[in-house]
Amino acid sequence: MSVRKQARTQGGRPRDSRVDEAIASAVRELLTEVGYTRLTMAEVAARAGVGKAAIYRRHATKQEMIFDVLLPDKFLAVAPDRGSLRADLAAVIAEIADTMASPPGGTVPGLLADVHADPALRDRFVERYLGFQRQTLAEILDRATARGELAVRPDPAALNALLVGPVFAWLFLLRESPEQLPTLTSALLDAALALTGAALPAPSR
Amino acid sequence: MSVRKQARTQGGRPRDSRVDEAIASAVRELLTEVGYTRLTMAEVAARAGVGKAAIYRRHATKQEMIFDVLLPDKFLAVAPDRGSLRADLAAVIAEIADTMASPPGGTVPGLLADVHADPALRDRFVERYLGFQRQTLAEILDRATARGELAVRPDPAALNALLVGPVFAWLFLLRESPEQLPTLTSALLDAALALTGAALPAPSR
Amino acid sequence: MSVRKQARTQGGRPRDSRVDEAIASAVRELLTEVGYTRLTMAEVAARAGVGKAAIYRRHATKQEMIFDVLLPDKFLAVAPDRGSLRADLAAVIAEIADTMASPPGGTVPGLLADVHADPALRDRFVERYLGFQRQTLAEILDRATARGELAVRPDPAALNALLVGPVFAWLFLLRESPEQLPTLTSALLDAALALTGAALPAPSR
Amino acid sequence: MSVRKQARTQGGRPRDSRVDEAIASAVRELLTEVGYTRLTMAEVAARAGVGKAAIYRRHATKQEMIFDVLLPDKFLAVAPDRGSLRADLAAVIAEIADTMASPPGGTVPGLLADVHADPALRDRFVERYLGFQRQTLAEILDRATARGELAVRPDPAALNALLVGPVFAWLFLLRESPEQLPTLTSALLDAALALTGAALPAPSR
DNA sequence: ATCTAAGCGAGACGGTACGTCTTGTCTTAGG
DNA sequence: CCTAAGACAAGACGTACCGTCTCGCTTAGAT
Repeated sequence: MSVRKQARTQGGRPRDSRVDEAIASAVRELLTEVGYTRLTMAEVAARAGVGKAAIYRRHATKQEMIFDVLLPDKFLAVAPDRGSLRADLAAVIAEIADTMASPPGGTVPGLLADVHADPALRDRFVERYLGFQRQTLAEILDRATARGELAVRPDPAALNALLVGPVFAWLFLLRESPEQLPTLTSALLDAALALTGAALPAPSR
Repeated sequence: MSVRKQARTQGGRPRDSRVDEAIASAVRELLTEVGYTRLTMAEVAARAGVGKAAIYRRHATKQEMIFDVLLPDKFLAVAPDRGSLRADLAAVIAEIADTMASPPGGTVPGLLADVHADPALRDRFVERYLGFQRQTLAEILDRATARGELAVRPDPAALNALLVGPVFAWLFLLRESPEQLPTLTSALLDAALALTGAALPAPSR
Repeated sequence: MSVRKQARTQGGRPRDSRVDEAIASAVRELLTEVGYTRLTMAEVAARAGVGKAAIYRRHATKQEMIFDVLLPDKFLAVAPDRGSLRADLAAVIAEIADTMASPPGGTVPGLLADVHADPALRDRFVERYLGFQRQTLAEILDRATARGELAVRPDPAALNALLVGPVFAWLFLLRESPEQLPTLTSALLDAALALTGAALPAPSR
Repeated sequence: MSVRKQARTQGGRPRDSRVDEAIASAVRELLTEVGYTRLTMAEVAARAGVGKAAIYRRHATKQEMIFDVLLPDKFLAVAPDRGSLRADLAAVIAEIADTMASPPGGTVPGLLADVHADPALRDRFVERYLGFQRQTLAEILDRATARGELAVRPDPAALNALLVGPVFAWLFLLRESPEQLPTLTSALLDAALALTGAALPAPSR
């Protein structure tokens, strides 16, 4: 998935998948050790035991390299029916929170800044991250509608912002502890459900 | 506020305030024209008709310069009582949204990334942005408590994340239009109030 | 002659002589088109419709490849007795001049620089160029001695330098026109004969 | 003389001449230690204790840098009358021989190859080396004519080639010892004078 | 009316990363 | 074992930018 220029059909020596892995490992190590800004291509190459050309054959720029390495290929690819809108949304929030909290240090903010600076990276981001997220939320809303759980169908983008935004803010604006994310996401879930006009968990109060 | 190193006592030629203005204007122009990443100090100096030394006499780094230029000194400094929790929160959300939507292009994400990379900038950010925000929210919650509007007093950090996060996500993650922010913030207000356990405008109760 | 590593005995597919020709042609074309320095192995391979391995199977380095392609195998190999010292020397000068003037552009200076940088190429150069030249000159001097044409037997190396040097200088230091080489070589012949103490065609004696 | 882009008129920090010297020294050291081909800009900068930008501010390319450092500014600039054609030519040959024999290793061949590859360098070479040489020879021939030493006025270019060529060939084609250059140049002088149709040193024979 | 300390524009400085390029070797699949 | 295609490790190149420093000059307030 992270291949930039696929070999036409055949011919020539094939890409060595161990190189891909070595690059990915080196990137992850260096992000942890020195952070997003101080990571250099020369050091990635040296750490991976690989030439710089091998990296640039796979990734057009340093930013795309980090993006490709960090974004899991299967991000939100499946959204199995968990039986209720609340359970479906809880699963989505959990995966979003996990994806954001996992990368080391200032990686996510750094990447986001680069997404805004580089149109190519933006396209990649829309295609591989936003698209899946949007699609998954749409499916969940469809299912909730079918179940009759929704009084009103909320704007998907607003729901998306409501779910993903507070998690991002908690981690990267307020710099609060990731350990307490579950507390946040639980409150978040209540707020989101309130928005849907769905039955509030009033009985429990 | 943006002065880095104040003249000890006196003596010597005083700072020329037209230089400050020229720098600020040049920064704003260049952020609009080329974006956060491609803005260079040499170009700021040239555009402002100023030497680089004059810039560094005022701002320690490029990041602090942009931060100083963009962040209004009076951000959230006052939070007058608007009579109800809803009105108070609405005012806060509006100011947050305005602060985020105003700077050109990818400035906010770029700045956020640098805040995560540079401890000095982080301190500045906490002191000049987060602190005011936190304090304002605390005041608002105090007033609401005094008014008896709060069934439960929510965690201030969680409330903060809930308010600021979706706005950030709307603008910088989903890259949705700033024109439709009011729609988002209105829904956001409902969600936040739901969290406070305040009376919802829901007919279902 | 240009084969680097001869197939041990036999077995396997034999070398394809059309590959040799294609490489030689591509090298000559590219030397003309882009010059010695900008000629790359990848481009030679592409132009020849050949893999890089096929080139390296025949020539150890880029420099040896060019050397092998350009230096005629039979350079100065024969020096038939032309009847007089003057005629013999004239023939040698002519061949030297031809060898130097034929290759395109800056090939000869480029090759000379590499001869000084690479010991292996230097050996090749001594063996295939200098040696033949030295040996030929020695034969010519022997014959002239036998004919009684020499008042003094000049140092072979000095004579060599006197013959080859001005031609090289004319072409590659002064960058004068190759068309006027005959004028130079004719004067050169007189100067060389003067050195040998042979009878000058001077009416002044 | 080696300045690439002269400061317009005034303003700004002036070039530091110690940087020029440090670069020149580093280049000379490295040419001796590792040779023309293996000299790298990064190592020159490191050795000189200088940033790469400081080098490129003065010299457009690596080749120009070496050329600028090695070619003495005053090369053949003066050709004082030494009383006779023979003495004048002897002085010229000596200076040419010295200029060629001084630089380390394969520097001269390397530089010559680059002169043929790079038009900008070629112009520099013509202007700063060939031009002076040509002009000096013309002056010497003028003086000899005035003295009545010349039976025929030889082609300046041919004379130039005859003088400089054998020295070059001795050193860089035949790779003979520089110690024995005086023997060569003495014979060369005789040959050159023979060419001029001047009175040969016949009396001494 | 000087003196003096600091500001000013301009631009050179050391350092460092980027992304490109080339060389000579190695690895496929196929003849 | 040869072939074409092309990936591989290594490392130099020239560019760009940052934040500091140096030049000659200007501008005030203190003497």
